Amino acid sequence: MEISGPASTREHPAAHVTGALERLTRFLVRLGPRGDLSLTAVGTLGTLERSGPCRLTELAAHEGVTQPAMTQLVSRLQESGLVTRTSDPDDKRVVQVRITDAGRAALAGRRETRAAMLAELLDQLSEDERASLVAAVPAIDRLTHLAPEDR
Amino acid sequence: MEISGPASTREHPAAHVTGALERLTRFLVRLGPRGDLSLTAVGTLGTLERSGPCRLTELAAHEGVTQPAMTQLVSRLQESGLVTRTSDPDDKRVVQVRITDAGRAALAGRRETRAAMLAELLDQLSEDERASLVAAVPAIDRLTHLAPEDR
DNA sequence: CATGCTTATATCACCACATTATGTATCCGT
DNA sequence: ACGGATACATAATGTGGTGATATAAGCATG
Repeated sequence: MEISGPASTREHPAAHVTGALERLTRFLVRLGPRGDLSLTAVGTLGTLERSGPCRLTELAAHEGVTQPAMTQLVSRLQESGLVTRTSDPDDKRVVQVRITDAGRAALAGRRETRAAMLAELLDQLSEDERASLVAAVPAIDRLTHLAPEDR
Repeated sequence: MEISGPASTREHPAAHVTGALERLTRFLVRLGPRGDLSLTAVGTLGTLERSGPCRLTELAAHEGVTQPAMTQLVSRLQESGLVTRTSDPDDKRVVQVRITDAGRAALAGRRETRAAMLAELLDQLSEDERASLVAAVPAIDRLTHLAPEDR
């Protein structure tokens, strides 16, 4: 039994963490206000808010869905008034998608709702447990920014 | 500004943790082997493995989906040979759903796959980051077992 | 012990969101 | 100016969800 493989440092943690993250995922997905925006919609709006207007194809790649899926999503978001489609004057093929004030508001509202729900749950944890979650946030952020193109 | 409300201890952590968990959720959902079992299917199989045979309605409530959705899911799982439907002799209305060996195997296989994928990503983190995730596992487990009936 | 409410599941019609394959318009290099 | 590449839209399809409603079994009661 080797002390440390070149890549996988002891597999116990991975299995352990994986199980927890699986359960967490299902838990968080089910937590949401049911009739609301899809996960991809939230991600897309977030990207638009963070990085400004963006072409449709870039958005699709960034959110990890196909271009047609993004076309449909943007259409729905546009109908709901959360984004606008404006065609680029320089290249009339491209569509610039831009978040609207209503979109920002929807995003903020959702965040507030979810934060409130989570806060309520976090309150039921011990001080130590909360602290351990807060301490894990940087690692979680690193994790979510890893491997953006290996898929 | 009160030092501690009766319920919500400082809201900074909640907002902070919420954002991270939102991103994590999208990340993990998109990580999965695409053509595989749905999130609800995995949850259901997991519940059956953990708690033994269960009525359909209980399963639906436990997984947070409607009864028709669970009826459909169980039908699909049954067709795939991952569960069995047996009608309760005491109350002929109820259906007992039971996981099969194939179901357990599917679950184990999936876990292995995901653990491997995650292990690969965890390897890209620093030792400290990994440690912080491992340390957060108990809190995550507590969290996911909270509020099972408040919805 | 028949009538009627409740409970457990199934079925139906529909919708949201994704995929692949393909169409259409625009740009660009030779 | 033509031909291929690029950006987006459209079409056909699949999966997994919802609410409304049907069916059938249990249960309570007059």
